[in-house]
This record gives sequence, C-alpha cells and structure tokens, in this order.
Amino acid sequence: MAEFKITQAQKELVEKLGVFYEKSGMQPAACRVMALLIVSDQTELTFEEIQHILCISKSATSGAINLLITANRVEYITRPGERKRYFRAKILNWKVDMLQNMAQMTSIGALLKEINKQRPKSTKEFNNTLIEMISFLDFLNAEIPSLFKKWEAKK
Amino acid sequence: MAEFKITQAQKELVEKLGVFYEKSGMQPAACRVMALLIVSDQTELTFEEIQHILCISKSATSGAINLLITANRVEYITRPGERKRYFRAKILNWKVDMLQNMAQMTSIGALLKEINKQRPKSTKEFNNTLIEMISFLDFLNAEIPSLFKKWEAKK
DNA sequence: TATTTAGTTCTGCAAATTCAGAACCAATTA
DNA sequence: TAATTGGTTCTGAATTTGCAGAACTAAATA
Repeated sequence: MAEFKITQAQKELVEKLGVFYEKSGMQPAACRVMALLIVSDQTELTFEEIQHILCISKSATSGAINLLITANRVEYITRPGERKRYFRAKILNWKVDMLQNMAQMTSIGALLKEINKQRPKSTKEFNNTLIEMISFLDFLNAEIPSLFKKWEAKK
Repeated sequence: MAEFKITQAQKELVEKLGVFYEKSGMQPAACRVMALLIVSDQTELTFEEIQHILCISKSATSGAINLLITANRVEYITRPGERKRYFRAKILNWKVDMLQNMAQMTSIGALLKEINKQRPKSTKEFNNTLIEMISFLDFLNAEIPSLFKKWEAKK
C-alpha cells in the first residue's frame, strides 16, 4: 500500500485553505480534498491516498470527490494498465472560476432592478442609493473582460 | 396595533432576495429581515412590524435584528417621545460592503502565496498556474480603487 | 472460480443550526 | 402600583448536515 504522507506544515495549510473554501458553503470534507490537491507535493492523488492522508471514511471520500467533479473543480486521469484514477485540481480553470465568482457577485444586480421597479417614488434617497448600486454592478460586470485583458497586457 | 402589510409581489421579492443572502451563510430569518428592509415601501420598520410581516417569533426577530446590527448591515433610529426603534438597512454603506466582498475574494491570494512557497520545484506547470492566479489576484486588488474612480467619473 | 482492487451506496447516528414559546425585564403609562 | 410596551434571554424541539461503517458491486487478477 502506498504510504504517501504530508508534512505538519502542509496539514496546516490544508486546514486553512479548507476553511477558506468552506466559506463558499461547500461541505468540510470536500473542502479538505480540494485543499489537499492544491497543497500536496503530488498534484495527482488516488482515492486511497486522499482517504488516508485526510483520515476520512471511504464514503466521505467518494462523496467529496464526486461533488468536486460535478462542480468542475476536480478531474481525474488514468494510467495505462491501471484501474485506479488519479485525481487532480482543475486549477488551470482558474479564470473560469474567477469569472463565475464575479458573476455571482454582480448577479444581485438583476434582483435589485426588480426591486427598484416596484419601489414607491416617495423614498427618494433610498431609491437613488439602490440605483447607484445597480449602476455600479452593471459597470463592474461590463468591466470584467477588460480587467482580464489589462492584466494579460501588463504581465 | 399598526397593520402595515406588504403585497404578494413584495413577499416574493423578499424570499428571492432572502435566498440570495442565505448563500453568504447568514441564517434564514436574518436574511428575510434584511430583504424586507430593502423591499418594503417603508424603509424604516419597527420590531413588531418586522415580526408580523415575516410571521416569525419575537426571539427570532430579536436574534435576526441584533445579528444584522452586529454585522453592520442594519441600524436604527428613534423618534422623539417614542421608545420603540425604527430599523433600516444601511444601504448607504454599499460601497464598504462591496469593498469587503472584493477583499474577501482576493484574500485567498495571501494563502496561495504561502502554499506557493512550500511547493516542490518539480511540479512546474502547476506552480506556474498558481503564480498566475496570485498575480491576477494582486492585480485585481490593486485595481479596485481605480474601478470605483472610473465608475464615478463615467457617471 | 476465488480474491483483490477501486470504488459506490445505504443506513443511521451525532452534532450543529434554527427557530418557537415562555418567562423574564426595564421603561413608560394609566 | 398595576398594566402595557418593547424588547431580551432561556430552554427545548424539529430540521438539517456531515460523515462513519458496513454492505455491496464490477472489473481485474490469481
């Protein structure tokens, strides 16, 4: 049996990064798996390795991995003549992730527009603030592609 | 007793906005209160009004309001000669909220830097992707103030 | 054909969350 | 000083979540 281990320092990083991911609402075990695949020296780990390094049950491992695959955050490769799968973080996808993140952030704009439509005229200051927020969110949303471009250019 | 009500359409907006807020991890009742204070025709509501419009218990109302006050999302005013408080959403604060949101988004950069430091040299492509992410997050963070400025200018 | 490998699925418990209800309290009013 | 108002605080019950453990399966190997 493979006996791959991680250092104490790495364990701590897995926890820190795991907690960060938890803020997005994902379940703890899946967050640890995601974090491990980023922190670990080996970027491709098997089911068994993940399970034993994180000290979680098979069912938790299975559930976490499949959740991450469904969420498009993890993928796996296979090796000729081997049945087991090697899981790795899809970090090359980070731009897509980031775009989704930003889209999520600006998605409240649509809702605020609906709300703004049905507000009474009387609450003028409030409505104006709402309109400002909407305007900024629209602006931000439109600005995202150029942000990426500007960064690419500057690199 | 004041019998202020909201329309069916408003109720639906409160639910929609409430669910949106729930994604940030806040408890459902607090999310409804926050949403109500944005959707309601009256931007300032009393404890009793909030409780009865949302059909929640006193304890839930109290808990939710205090949570929101602690989170700096709600404040209250009083009126001369009245003991009761009028609660309202601190939406004038939206820029601060937005900044915090963005800061939260880019805060993973610091963690990724720590991780990058301890990665083995051997996983070159992986490390490069990590470095790209960090670079973009740094760029984004630096860019935030100018985004606001650009929006102000364009308005 | 028996065993091992690489997982998946089901059952159920333990912990955490969320809220209702009731008791409580401190000001204010009657 | 009794009652009302505007809340707060303290149980405890109902959900929900998160995962362990065990049974299961399908493919590969012995």
